Amino acid sequence: MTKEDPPPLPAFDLFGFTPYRLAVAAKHTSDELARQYRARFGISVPEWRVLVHLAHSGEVSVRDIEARVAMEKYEVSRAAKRLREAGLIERRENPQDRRLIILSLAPKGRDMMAELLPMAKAHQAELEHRLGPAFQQLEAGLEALLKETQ
Amino acid sequence: MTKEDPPPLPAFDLFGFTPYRLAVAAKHTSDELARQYRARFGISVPEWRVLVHLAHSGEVSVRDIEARVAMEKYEVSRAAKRLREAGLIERRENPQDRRLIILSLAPKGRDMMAELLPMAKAHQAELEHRLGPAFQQLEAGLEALLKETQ
DNA sequence: ACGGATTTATCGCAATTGCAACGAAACCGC
DNA sequence: GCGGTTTCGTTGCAATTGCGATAAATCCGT
Repeated sequence: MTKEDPPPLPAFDLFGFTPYRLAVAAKHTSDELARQYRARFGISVPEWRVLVHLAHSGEVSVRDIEARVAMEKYEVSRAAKRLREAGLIERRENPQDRRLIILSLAPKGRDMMAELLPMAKAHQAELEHRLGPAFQQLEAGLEALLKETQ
Repeated sequence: MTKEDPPPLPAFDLFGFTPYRLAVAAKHTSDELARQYRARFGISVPEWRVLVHLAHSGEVSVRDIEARVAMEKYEVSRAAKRLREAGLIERRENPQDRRLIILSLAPKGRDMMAELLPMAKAHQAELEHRLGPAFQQLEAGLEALLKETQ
């Protein structure tokens, strides 16, 4: 009597699994940008996010960034440390609440962002163009997905 | 005479930047799953991907997985090492080409996948349900985006 | 069938990440 | 206004990641 074959596993196609598809699409899209920013400006993705938020919001604390940029506070803290060492941002204490720090763009960081932000806008425009009508669909899907999290 | 203000930076909204939105959506979606898999089975995302591919394709080499699962070969190699140490997969040499290795599910890994794959299917079904009509839009958008890469 | 080029998988090392713990400051109920 | 609690930012440590280098095996042109 021969040994029984095990029951077959359920069929499952990784390529149809939405979390996988999202991860691959996001990695591809991000890596493409990350390479550009690294080559041109020497900054990483977390650093880029902090800079963009500072460019948009002026003076903010680590907590503010954490709350609005989908980063953990230690990521913000370490990104800010590197950016400070690179002379791109400045840091001082908030005199009203000395637990808080006030981060802001240094002139050097401001100059960098003056060059970087138009590049980012161009990239966005090109992506919209490349995807054509699928872009609106992607955005609608992302909107629904992101709304669940706030 | 006062110092001139610097020219204002272009307005740029991070929340409307598609690569950022994709990254946040992917992280949120993946982390949710990763926590479950880690808590229930003690495996990480790279390990999960290797297991799924083995469950789907039977006996494969590192190269096969690398080519089809959007992982670098060293990620596959290290995930396979951990899975072997956990007794979930088996590894032997390919006698036709001794550079290649043959990875396959061990009985223990097979049992795990018999439990895990239905959970993944249920998760997918729930995601489709939660997103409603936006799900089809998301998929159409991802399809266009992923097609660019192959 | 020989020798350089290529492919395959792994690993050393440095950088990054994630978690938990920490110290300092502010808050709050009494 | 005192003392426990909470918030804020940083950091130590361990695990993971990414790059480049490596060893072993095969391929391929001659």
